[in-house]
Amino acid sequence: MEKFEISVVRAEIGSILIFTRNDVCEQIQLTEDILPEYGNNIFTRQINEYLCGERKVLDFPVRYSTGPVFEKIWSYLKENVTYGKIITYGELAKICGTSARVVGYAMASNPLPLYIPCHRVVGKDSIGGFTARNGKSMIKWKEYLLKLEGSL
DNA sequence: TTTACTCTCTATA
DNA sequence: TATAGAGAGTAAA
Repeated sequence: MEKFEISVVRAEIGSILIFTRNDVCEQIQLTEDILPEYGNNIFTRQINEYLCGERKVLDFPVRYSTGPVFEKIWSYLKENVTYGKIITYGELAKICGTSARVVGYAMASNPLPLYIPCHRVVGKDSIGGFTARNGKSMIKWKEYLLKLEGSL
């Protein structure tokens, strides 16, 4: 039996939507809309703690499917680019044996922002981009998150 | 400031 | 299955 839920966490500059199925997170979405909080589970709790600066690692069950290169990029981010750290597209590309373009693309198609810290990937001379899957630019979120972690 | 380059994913036929 | 196009960057001219 499938159990599908959407939880909402409110932040200063918008809301975070968490899409879960059978208590496994399948997608996270950032929005600029202020929505009422909804749900009290491992996902909302961890993200709340994270936004308060009390938690530095998000660790809950997730599921995503992708190619081998993206997988490599994402797992490297999750394991090595932890709270307060940042990395450039170029560096990450070198580590994963690919090109910066691909890293950017991997970030753009990242289904789990926050869990996969794509906001910690910046350009060499600029903050880089940050676009949600619905095509909206989420630069504000990127700045907010980096500031939260003290990287900015 | 502009151009070329790199490489994977996605869409289309 | 094969081909074309696009993508949150970078380095060189």
